[in-house]
Formats: sequence, structure tokens, C-alpha cells
Amino acid sequence: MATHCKDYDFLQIEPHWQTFWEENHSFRTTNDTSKPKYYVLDMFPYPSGAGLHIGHPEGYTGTDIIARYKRAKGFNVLHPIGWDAFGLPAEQHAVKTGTHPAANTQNNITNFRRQIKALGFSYDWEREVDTTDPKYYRWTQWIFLQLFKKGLAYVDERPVWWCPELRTVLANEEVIDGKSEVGSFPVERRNLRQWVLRITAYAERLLADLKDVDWPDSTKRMQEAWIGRSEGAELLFKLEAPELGDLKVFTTRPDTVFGVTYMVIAPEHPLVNALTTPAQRDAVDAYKKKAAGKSDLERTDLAKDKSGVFSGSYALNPANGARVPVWIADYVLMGYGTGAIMAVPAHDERDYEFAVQYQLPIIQVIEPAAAPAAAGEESVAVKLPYSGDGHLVRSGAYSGLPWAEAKQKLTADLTEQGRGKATVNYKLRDWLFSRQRYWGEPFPVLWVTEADYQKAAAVRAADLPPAPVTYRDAATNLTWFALPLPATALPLTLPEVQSYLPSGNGESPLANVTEWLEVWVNLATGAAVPATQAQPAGSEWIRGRRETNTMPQWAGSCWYYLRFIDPRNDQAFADPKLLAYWGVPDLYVGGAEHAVLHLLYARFWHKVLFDLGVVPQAEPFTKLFHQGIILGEDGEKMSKSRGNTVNPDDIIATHGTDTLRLYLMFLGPLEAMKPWNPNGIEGVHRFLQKVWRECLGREGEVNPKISDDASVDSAELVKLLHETIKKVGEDIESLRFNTAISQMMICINAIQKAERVSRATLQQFLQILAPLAPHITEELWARLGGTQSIQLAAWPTYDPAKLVATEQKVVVQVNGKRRAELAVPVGTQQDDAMKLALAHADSAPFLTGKTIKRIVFVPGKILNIVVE
RNA sequence: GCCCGGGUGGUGGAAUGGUAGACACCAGGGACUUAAAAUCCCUUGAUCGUAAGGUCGUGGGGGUUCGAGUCCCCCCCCGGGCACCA
Repeated sequence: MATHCKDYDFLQIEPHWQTFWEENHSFRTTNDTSKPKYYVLDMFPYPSGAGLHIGHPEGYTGTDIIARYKRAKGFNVLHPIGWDAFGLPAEQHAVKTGTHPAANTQNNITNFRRQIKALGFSYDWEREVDTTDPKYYRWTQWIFLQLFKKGLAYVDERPVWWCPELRTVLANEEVIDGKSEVGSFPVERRNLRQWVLRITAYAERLLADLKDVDWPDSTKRMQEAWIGRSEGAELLFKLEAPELGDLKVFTTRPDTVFGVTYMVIAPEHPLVNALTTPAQRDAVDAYKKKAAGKSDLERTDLAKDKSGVFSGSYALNPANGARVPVWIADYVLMGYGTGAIMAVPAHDERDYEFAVQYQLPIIQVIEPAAAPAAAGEESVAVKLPYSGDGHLVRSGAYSGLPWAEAKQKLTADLTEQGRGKATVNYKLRDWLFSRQRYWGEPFPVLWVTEADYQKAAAVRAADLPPAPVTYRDAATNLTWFALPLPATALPLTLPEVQSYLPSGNGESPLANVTEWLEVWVNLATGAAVPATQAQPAGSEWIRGRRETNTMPQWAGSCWYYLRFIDPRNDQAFADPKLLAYWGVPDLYVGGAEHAVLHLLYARFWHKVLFDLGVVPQAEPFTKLFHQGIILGEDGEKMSKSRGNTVNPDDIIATHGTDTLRLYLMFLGPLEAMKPWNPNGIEGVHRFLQKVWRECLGREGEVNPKISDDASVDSAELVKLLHETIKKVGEDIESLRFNTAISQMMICINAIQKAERVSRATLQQFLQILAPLAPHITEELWARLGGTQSIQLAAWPTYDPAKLVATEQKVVVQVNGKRRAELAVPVGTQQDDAMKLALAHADSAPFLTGKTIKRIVFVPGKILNIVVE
């Protein structure tokens, strides 16, 4: 089975064993439910044209080590890989070359697959998935239909980046400093019809359930911040002109309501026009125009420079009846809360800044707790704006109350008067789910007339949302109804197109494919024929226009971890029995750049599926780990333009995969950001050479120092071996591969120095090295007489009895400084240790003639003598 | 500005409050060799000293402790995230 090379010829050995694994289906995962399962998942890659980046094998090696280790520990391991293959680069390539993006995508996948296989990862290739495969995206579309049915998908006009020069919509990442990435043309905001997913309906659960997952704290915090829950109250301010009704604001500080000196509404607020008095009309119109012209970027850029305009109207404070002016300013966002605020400049930095700029009054109503509570409500000197702890002043009956108490009381009182209510707001916005692109999953939706929709509703009520999703076409003033395809009609595949160029009117290239776009559709079955043909007979045939938007790249990656459980199922996205057995990944490893979006979107979809009862658990990723970024040799981020990239293929050619894997793991903690250092590679390569030489002699024969007699191992070597087995196991479990490798280096160095070594010791050593360096260990295992693959060998166990030392070191310190080292029998007590220390040549000089004030003794560790 | 993470030899890094620098890389010296490569052995934080040995040393400054890289307070620098969210 093994090769016959004399030296460590990795170029021969590595492909040999990769072929062996492939031919023997060594990593095929069966659904053997008698074993405990372990599901370890990598974030699947986008197969870019550039090929594998050195960052890919870093995380992938980590999970591969875990997968191989868990198999050896008796687990049924699921370790799959696939391709997140929809995406912009393939589409741009298609636009440029005119070739179908699928062709380019398949080429890239072929290259990625070759590179990944050359790294010797133990993936079950029979479970490979590809998000662009209709057999896969059929189920992406199916999940969309479930969201649609639940009323979690709707259509709205939303601003997107539009480039008039390129006549296309651009993604955020294609816009750099207000110019298109391609060609540097100016871009503008344009409102287009978009699909939006109601992720905000899940905001509370997405936040609350973070407590149930084992994730890096920083990632949890990022998601928390992104969801941005804040508790407060909505308060109603009467407008002075009674016909205008109320102005509703959201505030987290109802306790400061007596400090309100003005109001602000966003320039997009629906009341802007009604509130503007004739005298202010011109100023307001000019301001609105200016605000509309600003991009989001400019609006934030100009954050320091606040601007606004007086509307001319006044509102009445519900707490004290005070008359306050209503301003219009773009530091208030329409998208959050009610788009209107009560401004309390004394206790809010932004309001303060604005008040100073426009010379609006500032009334302090909170005083620091430490300040003397003056009876005459004389305020003490405090730097405004003040947002710290304190009690109320100048707040009528509420004066003197601590702010937290006042907040509750004021909210309750205003609620009673019908002027407010406690509410919770989230920063999280609904998820803009459509792209005006070709290379994505088509939406399985047709736009039909209301009459046709009602007709469909009569037979397919179960497929429809509680309220119809509609869209009013501004040009024709017609309202269209979104009719989903029946699940049985999926997948809705992408049609062939003449050109991958966008249509030019903001719609995707699909809008140009009339045959596909305009159809007669059977409302019951979803069957369709082009509208250019005669309407088929039967009342179930209606006229429809297909949705031309496609789904964003996130869609396919939102649920792929479920498909791996049952990737060829054509009846369901996965068999419920298998979902029950495999559940969700036990470990998910990927970059921290996905800390928010991918992980939040996937959690959202998973919860929807959970609510539908099709997955058994509420969270998709119980344990998450981020591998760190590998920087270039120069300590800078790797990039082609800097020329500091590292290609895994090159390292494999010069040093072999096992060396690359080991080196990536030895570089430092997996989660750390660390620079690539080509010199360090030699160290781990030498280590593998050393392992080879300890096993085999010059001619490739079994090293004559190896004995079948276990008693040739010294007690120290036995102890070290067992320590190593223990530490390597523990380190692998906690993904501390760098220290596992260092321990194995210590162990092989000791083996090398020993004159004889038992075969059993070397075999166990090879076993614990096998997850990290699988090829060389297979080879040496076979050469040392292993008849089966080393993967099939159970993980060695360590004997705690062998770890017990008879002697211990005790460091003698005098006044905290190390002075001597004692070798004492285990269990030595303080008195005996003291005697030895007083007699020891190194420590005695520091002790004789001194008064001992205190002795600190930690058995087996330290003896610290405090002297005068 | 706010929230995280980090700062240890020439380099990557190691260290449950208990010998700082494990394990490697680099460098220097030696053995083997006709020579080289490979391999093996030794040295390798700084500093003073011929030496034994001493002193200093984990970004800076304070503190807690018998004892601090580790815990607490303040500050500096680097990386990441968020950024008018009321």
C-alpha cells in the first residue's frame, strides 16, 4: 500500500495517499445513527478566478484536523464542502467576454476543487453542493416561497446606486468614493422596486438567542450592536395648529421631557409640507433639495456640521404645555424610530451642537447625583451636554426624582393621559433582498392583475401571504400582484440571454428575455408558455410577467449547511430524519468578516424554518470560530497589487501539503492575525523529516533502533509520550494547534535522543500527528506494519498513572526573587523544603543571618521566604 | 467619538497569580565531509563581570500581592467593528 521511496519524497507520497483515500471512499459519510455525530463545517468558498488564497487552507486545515481527530475518537463525522458560486465577478466576466457565467463558474470550481484536493482535506466529496445548480437553488427558491407565504417578503421602492454612464445598478462594493469601481463614473441614488425581507420581525429573537450560542464575544457584540435594541417611549406632541394633529417622537429619555426646547423632523418626514409656514416655504424647499441631493455618505461625512431649517410651526410639550419650534434637519433619520425627535440640548450631544449653532435655548433638567440638591432648584455648575446619572430639576412635580425612576413614572403618566407609550426600537432594518442582476436565483414570482390574483387565491390560498404583495407601477398607474409559483413548479431556472449587459432601465438582463418574461401561466401548476403564443385553453391560464430581479449572493449561503445533510434529496431540502440526526454544525469555522451579515441572515432563515417545524433547533451555528487573517511577509494585508500573496500550490510543490498544513497551524493561534514568514516553513519541514528518519533508515527500511519490546522505552520517554498524547488531544479539542505541534516537537526530539524506541511508542506518535499531517503518517504507519489506514485506528489513550512524577521541582525565592531550585519527592512539606532551602548553596547566602518574617509554600511549585 | 481585540528577545510565538521567553526561525561556534548540502552538538533577552555571579527586563506610569506578562486604575500605540439610531 505504501510507496517505496527511501527519502521523504512528499511529491510521491502525498498524491499516492490522496488517490488511496479517493479510491477507498475513506471519507464518505454514512448515516450510521448508532454512532454519535459530529458535524464540522467550513464557510464554503466563492470560487473566484484567482484561485485559492492562503487564508482558505488556514481555516480548512483547522477543521480537517478536528474532523480526523473526531473520527479517531469514534464519531460519525460530517465534513462537507461546496461552492457559493453566484456572485458579481462571474457576472462581470460574462459581461466582458460574452460567455455564460455558468461556464466561467464551472472552470473556477474545477480549479478550486483541484487545489483543495491537493491539500488532502477529508471532505466527503459525494456531498459537494453548488449554489448555482438548479437542483440546489430549487430549494433556495422553496425557502423564499415559505418566507413569502408567511408575509415576510414584500416589495418596496428603495434607493440603489445607479450609474448613468454604465446604465446599470451597482452593488455597494462596486461604488468607491461616489464613483463606479469600473470606469470611475459618477453614481447616483435612484429608487427602484426591490424585494425586502422582514428580518426586523425576528429582531428580538435574533438578539435574545445569542445567549444560547458559543461564539466569540466580539462577534456576539457586533450582532447585538447591529440589531441595536433600545428601550424608550413614543410621546405625542400636539401641534399648535390643531388640524395637523400630533407629532409622534421616539425617545430613550422621557425623563428629560421638561428640557425640550425644540423639535426636529427628518427632511423626508410626511408632515414637512404641512408644517411649513408660507414665510419659511422657500427656505424649507431649498433645504429639502439639498438634503435629497446628499448621498448617505455625504450625510454622515457632514456629521460634524449640522444643518437644518425652521419650519415655522410649533408643538406643545405634553408634560408642561411649553410651546417649542419644529425644525427640519437631516441629523434626524426617517428610517429610525418615528423620524422625529424631541430635542433636549442640555442632555444630548447632537441636540446640544444643533442648539448652539442655531442659538436655541438650553434647559438643564438633570443634575449629577453628587451635586448638592439645592432646594431653590439652583443648578450647580456642570458641563453640558450632560448625559450621566442624576436626579431631575426644573421638572415640576418630578423634580428631585432619580432619572431612572422619573423615566418610568413619566412614561406611565403620559401613557395614562394618552400622550405616550413605552416602546422598543431597533437599528436593524429590513433586508434588501433583490439585485438587478442576471447571475442569481430568479424569484419564483409572477406579477399578475388583481383579478387574476383573486382567481389564483381561490385555488391556492395556502401558498399566499396574509395580505397580497403588490406594486404600483408609477408609469402606468397599474397595481400588480405578486403570485408565487407553486413549489412543484420549482426550480425556476435562468433563461439563456443574448447579452449579460443590464437592460438599461434599471432592470436586470432578464427583462430583455421576452420569451421568458412575458408568459401565459397556469395558475394551479405554474406551467408557462411564452405570451407571444396563443393563450392555452382553460380558465386556469392567466397572463403574467416574471420578476426580473434575482436574489443576492447571501441567499444560497443562508441554508447550505442544511443541504449537506442530504444533498441529493429531490423531495425535500433534506430528509427530516436526517435533519434530526445531524442537526446543525457542532463547529463552524470561517472569517470574522462574516460576523454580521452572513451569520445574521442565516440565523434569520433558520428561525423561519424552525417556526415552520422543518428544522428541529432554533439556532444554526452552536459553536463558531474565526480563523485570523494571514498577512503578507511585509505585515501588510495580502493583495495582488502589493505582490505579497502566497499561492498554496507553490508551497505544496516545494515543501508538500503536510508541511504547509503544519506550518499554517504552527504560525500562531488560529484566531490571531499573523504575518506569513517563509523561513518558518523550514522548521516544520525539518520536524517531518525527523519523524521520517526516526521511523525509517537510510534505505527506507524500518529504523533499526525500533524494538518490538515495549520495555526499551525509558520511564521519562513513556511519561513524555503520555503527556504528549494528553496535551495534543486537549489542544486539538480547543483548536490550539500551535502548542500541540510544539509538544510533538518536544516528543520527537526526545525519541531522537533515545538509543532505542518501541514500535508502539512511534505508532502512537504517528497517530496523534495524523490529523495534522495525514499523508506522511499514513506512509510511515504502513511502513511500520500498519495493515489498515491510520485513520481507522482509534485515538490513543493516555494513562494518568504514567503522568505522575515521583520528583518535583520547587523554586526557592527570597523576597520574591528566584534563588535556588530544589528537587524534592512528591508530597514534600514546608518544613522539609525549608531545611533544604536553608542548606542549599544557592539560597543559603540570602538566608543566613536574616530574620524570616514569612514563608509562602505552594507544594510542588514555590517556596517564597520573606526576610528582613 | 463609542465598543471590542492586541502590544512579550533580531523574528513567529509560549506561559491555571508561582523559574518570563517553551517550541521554532534567524545568527554565531563546533563535529562529520576532500569540499559542500543534509544531519548532529553548543551558544543565543539586555547589561556589568576574567569568572562565580549580580542587576535590569513582557508599550509607559501608578496600585493590589509574599509573588504580576497575568488582577485593578490612568495614559500611549496598533488592528477590527460601529458611527448623527434620538
